[in-house]
Amino acid sequence: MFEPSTLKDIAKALGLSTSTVSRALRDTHEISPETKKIVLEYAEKINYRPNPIALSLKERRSKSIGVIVSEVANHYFSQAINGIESIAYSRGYHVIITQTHESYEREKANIQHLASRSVDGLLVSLSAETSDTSYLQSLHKRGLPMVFFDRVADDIETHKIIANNEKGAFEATEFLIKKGCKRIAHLTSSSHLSISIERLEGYKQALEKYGLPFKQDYVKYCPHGGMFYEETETAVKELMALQEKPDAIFIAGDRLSIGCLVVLKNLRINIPEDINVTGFSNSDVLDLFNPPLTSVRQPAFEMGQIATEKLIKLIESKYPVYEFEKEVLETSLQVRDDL
Amino acid sequence: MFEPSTLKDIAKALGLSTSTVSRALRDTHEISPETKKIVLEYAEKINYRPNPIALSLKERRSKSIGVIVSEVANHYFSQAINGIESIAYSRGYHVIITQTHESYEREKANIQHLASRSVDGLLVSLSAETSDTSYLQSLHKRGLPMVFFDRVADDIETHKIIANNEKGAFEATEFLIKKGCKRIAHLTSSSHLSISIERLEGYKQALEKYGLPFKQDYVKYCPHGGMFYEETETAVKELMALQEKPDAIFIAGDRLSIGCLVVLKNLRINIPEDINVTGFSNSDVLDLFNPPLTSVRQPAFEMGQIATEKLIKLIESKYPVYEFEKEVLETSLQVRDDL
DNA sequence: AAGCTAGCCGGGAACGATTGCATAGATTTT
DNA sequence: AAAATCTATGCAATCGTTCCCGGCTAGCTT
Repeated sequence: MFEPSTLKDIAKALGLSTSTVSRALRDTHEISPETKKIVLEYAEKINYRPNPIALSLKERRSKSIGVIVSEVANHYFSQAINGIESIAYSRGYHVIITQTHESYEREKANIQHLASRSVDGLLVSLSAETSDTSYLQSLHKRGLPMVFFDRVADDIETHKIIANNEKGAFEATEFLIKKGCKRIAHLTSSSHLSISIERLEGYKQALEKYGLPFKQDYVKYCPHGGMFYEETETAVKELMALQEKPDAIFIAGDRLSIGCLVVLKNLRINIPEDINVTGFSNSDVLDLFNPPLTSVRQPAFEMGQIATEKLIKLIESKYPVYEFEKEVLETSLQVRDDL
Repeated sequence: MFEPSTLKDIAKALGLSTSTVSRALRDTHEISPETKKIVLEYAEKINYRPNPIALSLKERRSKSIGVIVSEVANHYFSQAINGIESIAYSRGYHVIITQTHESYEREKANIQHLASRSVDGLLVSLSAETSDTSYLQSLHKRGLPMVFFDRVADDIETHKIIANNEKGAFEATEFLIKKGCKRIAHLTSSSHLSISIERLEGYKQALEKYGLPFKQDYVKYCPHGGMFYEETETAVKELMALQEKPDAIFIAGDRLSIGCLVVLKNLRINIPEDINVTGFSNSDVLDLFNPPLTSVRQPAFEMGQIATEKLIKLIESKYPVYEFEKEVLETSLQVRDDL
């Protein structure tokens, strides 16, 4: 079995002490140039690599950051992860990705596990089920650096990176209004998620600006963000069973948008004849869809990058940080309209 | 800062030695029931968790496995990852996911990093660029357990989990032939990948069975598996510029299939009027596509599960394993045909 | 009553690396 | 010439855990 070489091996082979070898490799001025040369050459020869586990134990840090998302199969998150990796790797950090599948239990288990595994910090996007963040609170209070992105916890004081959900939702709703829709429904994820609240607000503002009434009946929540087909189907069916059937749906959420299109197709509800649709999505194949989907796109890659930069800054800060920022990035409305 | 409790803390608080505490927690028979009870209760009270880093150092294992895929944004891989996680977590293993983005350099860097970080084993799907696997060879010889899935290295003796690529490719090609296509092109990933070779073989067999000639001109390789739009576009343009223009394309690869559809749309080549298409894909939204794509679907989730089970068996085996299996799972052809 | 065993527990080394302190010899300062 | 400084190296503690080894106290046997 696979026995990597250690400082001790080098020391024994060269007749030196481990401390001398360690210092020689770290290029301290205390070691004579000749000794350094001998050590470096031998280390090179046997391909010595310091044991990161021993280092973690000693230094109480692991040069790795944990990422918590609901699913990597979500376009928004996979793009954000690419952004996270691009920064992390350039700064010498490992990235450990975990998925919650929108479950509070899995989120908690994953995060506890990451924390005990001594990640140096956390990049968190909450699961749809999560409303109690007290376990995160306690980790945060104990000094574990964390940065939220996309789905943030309002009661935890740290950096937060989000998209301009209100404006994105406003534009998507406005688009439907300008197409002549009068009864616009809103299909969204679980009600306590920050993104749901903000997108609902944008939706309301658009209605108000154009003098359309807001109706609670038109807002349908999917507590698991469309993880289950039935959840989405039920919501759509309920909307379509209303007395005043909606003539449009604005959907908040990547998975939900795609899921809703599938449901509509299966229910043989045609777009745009029977209903109009816009939604949040970062899919890069929306152009292939029929019916087309006008979508709000978030700068996922950049959000991942910024979140990682801020997290690393927190981790490497010598003094505790008490000033936190909430960075808001602009979304873009991508109009797709078959004429 | 965040100081988790240790064995020493418990020992000091209870007036015992660390060894006694350690044994009490691990429920050794040497410790009296009363002492055990006291220790367990106190440990529970202060929420003691053994430090996994210290354990890793001592036990020379980390209870974590490394996964190497080209991209998590690929439907096949994200499903396989879900399968991997489902098994790994139930067996108490961590999963560390890394992406190669089809680059040999990134693959090598990631794997070296994982190995030095003491993952207990590796689940590998090679990048499109990789043809030299000697660095993997050497890790394997040094005893690092690894299992390949999907894109395997033929010259490394270990477990391999693949789909029946030949049969899948055969069926997809046969489907085109039965639709009446005579000049079927084949768009595939880089030529040295195992999946490319097998899918090409299935394609050839279908042609042969139905008495169609095989033409090298009809086979186009994308060395980066369609990572870059231009690569795919060039290949499609070359095919369409042939004197005997193909009347169908069979595409090997998830990303490539989607990419090719985008290219065809942009080039205003219509399906099925101008050309017919089938491809490998695990996307779950193909039903929303227009034009429709008849696709070969791989049992990605199961492949991930099986690979992980086999890897854990290798890791936990007390004796070196010399008998390796190649498990082949069946694909399914999902016909989508607008009449 | 002396010896034996079993039960229970503590001491200390080990895993691999870093680092403050000690030390020996060489060199410079006063 | 004695003292101070500097150079190059080694010793040992540390991080948190496990485990080998040995010690002590009962209780039991003969």
